[in-house]
Amino acid sequence: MFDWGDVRVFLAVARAGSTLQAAHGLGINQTTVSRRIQALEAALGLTLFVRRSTGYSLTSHGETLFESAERVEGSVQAFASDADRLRRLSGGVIRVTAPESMFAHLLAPIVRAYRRSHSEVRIEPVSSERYLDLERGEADIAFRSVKAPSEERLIAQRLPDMAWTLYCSADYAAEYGAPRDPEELCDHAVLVYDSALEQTRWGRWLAAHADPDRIAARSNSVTNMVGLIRASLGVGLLPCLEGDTASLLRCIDPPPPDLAGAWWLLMTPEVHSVPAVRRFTDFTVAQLRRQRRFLAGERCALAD
Amino acid sequence: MFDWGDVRVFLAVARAGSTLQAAHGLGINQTTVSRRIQALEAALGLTLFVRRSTGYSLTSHGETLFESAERVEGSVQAFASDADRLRRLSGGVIRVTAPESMFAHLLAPIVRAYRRSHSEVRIEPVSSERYLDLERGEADIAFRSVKAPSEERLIAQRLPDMAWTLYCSADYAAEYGAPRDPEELCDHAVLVYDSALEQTRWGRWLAAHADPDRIAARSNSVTNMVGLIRASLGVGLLPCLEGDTASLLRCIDPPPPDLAGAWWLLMTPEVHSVPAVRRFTDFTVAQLRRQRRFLAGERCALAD
DNA sequence: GAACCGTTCTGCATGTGTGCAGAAAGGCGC
DNA sequence: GCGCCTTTCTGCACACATGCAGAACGGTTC
Repeated sequence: MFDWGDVRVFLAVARAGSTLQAAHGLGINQTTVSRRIQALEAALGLTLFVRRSTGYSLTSHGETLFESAERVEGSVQAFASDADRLRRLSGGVIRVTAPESMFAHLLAPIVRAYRRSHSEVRIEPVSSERYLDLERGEADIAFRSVKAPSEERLIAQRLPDMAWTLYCSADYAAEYGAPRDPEELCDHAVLVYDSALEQTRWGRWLAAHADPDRIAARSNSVTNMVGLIRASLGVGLLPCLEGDTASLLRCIDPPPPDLAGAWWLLMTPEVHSVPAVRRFTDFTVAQLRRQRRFLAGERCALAD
Repeated sequence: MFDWGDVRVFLAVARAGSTLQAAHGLGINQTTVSRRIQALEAALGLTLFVRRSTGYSLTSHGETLFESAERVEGSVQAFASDADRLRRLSGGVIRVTAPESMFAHLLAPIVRAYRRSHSEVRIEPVSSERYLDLERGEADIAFRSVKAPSEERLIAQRLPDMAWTLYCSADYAAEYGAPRDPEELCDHAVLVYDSALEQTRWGRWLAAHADPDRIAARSNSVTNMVGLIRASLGVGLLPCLEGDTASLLRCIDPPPPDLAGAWWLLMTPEVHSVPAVRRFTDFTVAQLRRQRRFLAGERCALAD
């Protein structure tokens, strides 16, 4: 069997076009590069490069093997990045990604509480608009309202459901009153979700209860919906986490159980197996269950 | 960056359970194994094994990295097997897979003719009931009647369509006569395909022309169909390649154009780029076009 | 408890792989 | 044509990784 490290040298030479440049890139001597290519060719029984005094260029055989070699490189890089993450995690640094507001209002206090008893860990929120790739190590654990379809290898732990209910602004309530149960909704200007959110249970709930002629505006995100409601354009559905912290008025309280929104704690099996991570997530999940105000269930009501 | 070859040592120790056994397996010294594990651990900043005087066993970190390491190994093996195939192909050995009868009656004469002018190449038929995996190098080029759905990376070259027509045995024709055009089929005992073949154009053609009450038997393969027809159970559809070489009677001749069956020559891009392979396939395709007797088209008829 | 087996670790000699310096060759611009 | 640059290749010295032999340790068996 050839030396696996020679694949790295092969790629460096193929990319640089000369053993000298490749040697610079690899931080080793040109002679060594030349000899390791020689060794690889001998081991494979193939000529990979044509040697000119202007540099090395791939033969058709080398060309053909280049892609395979890149796949080797990719798997090695994945191995290295797994190791990096492992070292970081066991050093107590956990990178968490979650929707902005969820982190600000729900997770931040829990993280603070956790650090009081576990000063050795450091939780790093990595917020990003797009979904970070847990497999690629862009974050370690993720709080999300969907189990990402393609990332089936992830371990998903279901969290207590989020409560959703109808909200309006104080101004709107003063002028038109607030709908106090779903049947009254058809007498109000209603704000609905479009695109992907339209297909969810909240979209269907609105379709069932609202008057289609009284749709005042459409939103493609929860954040936008907060803005629309605050602008008194009508009543709309929000997670209580969003509505309450935005100082909006709960119209229907306690929130209807059939509007409860599931969400998950996601991580790769590798991360799941790290004790420090498990301790943090166990603590977090336990604390989350106590956040009655934002979570679906009988004790969710503001009056409580 | 750590030495890529150390991943191999890591796997060997993890599997063997001791540096000594791993060293035996790798054909190197135990001391070397021990020191390379040391070096890998130092480079990664992680402890991968717990050392006992009874052997090495994986730590949880080592356990976690094991799968990543196996992926590295897999990609290296793929690289090595690509190289092996390349060496073999450029040495003039091409492994061909095709349905048994197609090889025997159609390809074998072409291969013989090719070898007369190219004695340096050796064509090895690898016949197997199951579809060989071209990606994994089980064969180099494949003649198939389907473009395998999952193997989208393969290069597919469409070959001249195979002619299909209705066949019966001589005995059957003597007793009941042979249907001479599709409309007469409903007066005959008919043999049909089931399972996957039922959904093809041949299944639909039979459904359109045959009397469902006169189905004498069902076959799940072309080979079985030959047997049923030879046993005089009725008339059935076959590729002319099969029917003619089995000495059965073409009922409808020339074969109906709408029954023409497509098939393909498949190979990976890597194999496609090897000149020796290209020369062989170019020759083969050119020769195939001259096999009018078995191929769809105006000059297919036996009378020709 | 003694002998045995398999294991890891240490110290030392060696040999292979590495780096350095210099020669040779080809391309490019003046 | 000349000089300059970049490249590869060769010869040599050295160092580091490898292999060997032996000590130490723990578990198993009789």
